[in-house]
Amino acid sequence: MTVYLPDGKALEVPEGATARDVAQRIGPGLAKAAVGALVDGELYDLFKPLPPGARVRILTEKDPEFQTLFRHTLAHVLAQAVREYFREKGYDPDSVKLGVGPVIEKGFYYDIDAPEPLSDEDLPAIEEKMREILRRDLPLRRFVLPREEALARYRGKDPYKTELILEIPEGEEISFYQQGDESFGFTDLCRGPHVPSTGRIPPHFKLTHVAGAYWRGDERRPMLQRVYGVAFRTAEELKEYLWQLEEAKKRDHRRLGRELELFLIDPMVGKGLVLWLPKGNVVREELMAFMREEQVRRGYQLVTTPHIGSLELYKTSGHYPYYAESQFPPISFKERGEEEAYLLKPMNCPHHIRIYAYRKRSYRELPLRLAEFGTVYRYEKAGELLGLTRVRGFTQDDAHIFCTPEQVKGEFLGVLDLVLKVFATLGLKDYRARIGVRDPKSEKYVGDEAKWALAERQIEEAAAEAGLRYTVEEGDAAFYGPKLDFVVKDALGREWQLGTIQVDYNLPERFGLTYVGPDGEEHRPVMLHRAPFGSLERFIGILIEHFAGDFPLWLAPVQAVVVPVSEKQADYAQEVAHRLKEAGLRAEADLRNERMQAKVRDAEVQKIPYVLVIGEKEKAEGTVSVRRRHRGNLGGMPLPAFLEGALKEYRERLLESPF
RNA sequence: GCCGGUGUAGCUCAGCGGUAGAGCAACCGCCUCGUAAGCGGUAGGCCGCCGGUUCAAAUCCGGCCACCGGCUCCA
Repeated sequence: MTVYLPDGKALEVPEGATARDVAQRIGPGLAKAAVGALVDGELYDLFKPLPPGARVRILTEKDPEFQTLFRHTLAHVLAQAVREYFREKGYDPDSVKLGVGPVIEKGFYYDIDAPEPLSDEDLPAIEEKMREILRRDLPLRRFVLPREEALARYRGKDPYKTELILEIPEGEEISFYQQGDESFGFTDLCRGPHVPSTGRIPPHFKLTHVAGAYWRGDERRPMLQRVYGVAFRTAEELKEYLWQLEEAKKRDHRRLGRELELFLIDPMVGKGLVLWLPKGNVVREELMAFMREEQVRRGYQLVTTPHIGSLELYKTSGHYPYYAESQFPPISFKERGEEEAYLLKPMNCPHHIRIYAYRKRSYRELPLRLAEFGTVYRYEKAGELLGLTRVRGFTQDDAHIFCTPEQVKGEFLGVLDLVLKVFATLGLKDYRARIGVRDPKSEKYVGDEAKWALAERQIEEAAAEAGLRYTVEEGDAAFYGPKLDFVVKDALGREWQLGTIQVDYNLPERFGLTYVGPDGEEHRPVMLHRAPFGSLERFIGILIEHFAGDFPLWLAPVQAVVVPVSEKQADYAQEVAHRLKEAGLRAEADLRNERMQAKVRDAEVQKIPYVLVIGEKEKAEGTVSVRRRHRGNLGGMPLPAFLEGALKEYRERLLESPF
């Protein structure tokens, strides 16, 4: 058969030839350096037979793909090491059963059913075993078995591997990778690809932690021990990663929330319930004011609705009992002999729908946009709660747009524009858009096929028109309609959904909403749910990490601190602070009995944007010496000049100082 | 909810069978100071909670609670 090299050159090789054979034909030097190959753009190792006519590019340790190869092999090395670890503890190696061991973003993991639980304390010993396996330089080989033989290998020994084999589609190869021999090595069901031998793996890896993980992510199935590791090509990269991890921890909003006194989650109040401290509340209020302005400008009408609603309301909407699992249980008065029951509201939409429905609507009123900062309550599982990003009570910058089917796309575009404005104002660039469509295999969706298809198409068109980079993910739709979510990562790399836009053909149906069209007939409106921030709590959590606590002036809880050089300027410092406050800035004078250096430092640590230093010179001249956070002394200027610049920065919500 | 880990002063942490410690913060005093920590002093603890083992428990064991890392789910 013929294969083609990157330069277009054709190479004649025997049937079943591998990338190793091709490398050898090109030259012995390359054959030695080769670790894998890109075959028609797909990552191959040196073992897997090439398809005829393949375009082959040999990879060496210099290629970035090398990382994927050795991370994968490291997962196998980890499994082998764990097995040897338990054998030395006197267990039968077969008592260590294996789930899956894939490559992940910075490394790898392996899911292991171990005879006794692993803890972080076991990791150094396992890691040492792994290094030993690298030093043994065990060569890998790949082989294929017929289904029956493959099953026979694991029958009665490893239910996980057996299950995996049974799920490999008929006609697909069932391949194994073996490192070392059967007695002094390790063999695993695996589709590959892998490095040629364990000695080729750079020793720059580290086992990071153990965590429980349900087999196949299903909580009804057994829990395995997942051992996570990170791995890089060079010691520098590993060091850099570990350093970044430390830095990321400093950005953690839970830590900054405490250090900057932004919010509190008090177990006595209840887990997952946020207490906003005065400083954090400033951020909240500023964000709400910003959103209110933008919404009013865009034709939204503001409404206010209660925190609870009758159970009947949610039965009509279908939220109850559909989402009963994640709701606080109904508030009932049965013991008082009253039948009525209420639900802490898990969503605002039913309330808004009743506002729409309270009188007859004309097509001339549409699109009708009802907005509210609505606080909702959801009973998230205890283990799910996390700082501000996963809570049990949170405020959505919610709105519901009622429109005609023809208006859907235009409204969708309008919301996209608003979301992008929010992101641009805050300098959030690292986000992705995710369009959630139905999982064709699932039955959980309401509404008819044709409407779903229409909505899904409209969303994609609008996203494309807005120039968004997006991915389409099956099964990510809400039960009542498809949606577009904006997703960002927190400091530790976990992904969170922020803004969301969802099309809903279901609720208007359930509540029997109508409008009178130009034809005088009644028609059914379409509804859009949308929340640009998503939840204020989560959004602020992400913002804290995004800015590492260095909020732009308009969000900073304290915008300026006036620091007198000595007590002699205390009166002038107070006067300056007073004038800043008069002008609408959040400013204070720091009159503590401390040296000014200490006050400057405290202001930096508190991430206050401006420090105005006042000495004899400034007092005499009516000026202030301006110091910008992280930048240092900007020099003196007349107080009005500072006020003008700072107010511009504040009112225009600038990200950078104009000075 | 499940698996693993961790709970000591407001914060960060040491102590790990024998009378509870440090730094920072707080408070008081001295210093009156020019852009990231001046000096001295004082006060502060049901060592998460409940039970057990022991002559003796912050320390060992068990249960509970909270938090952390994951898994799962997510309107």
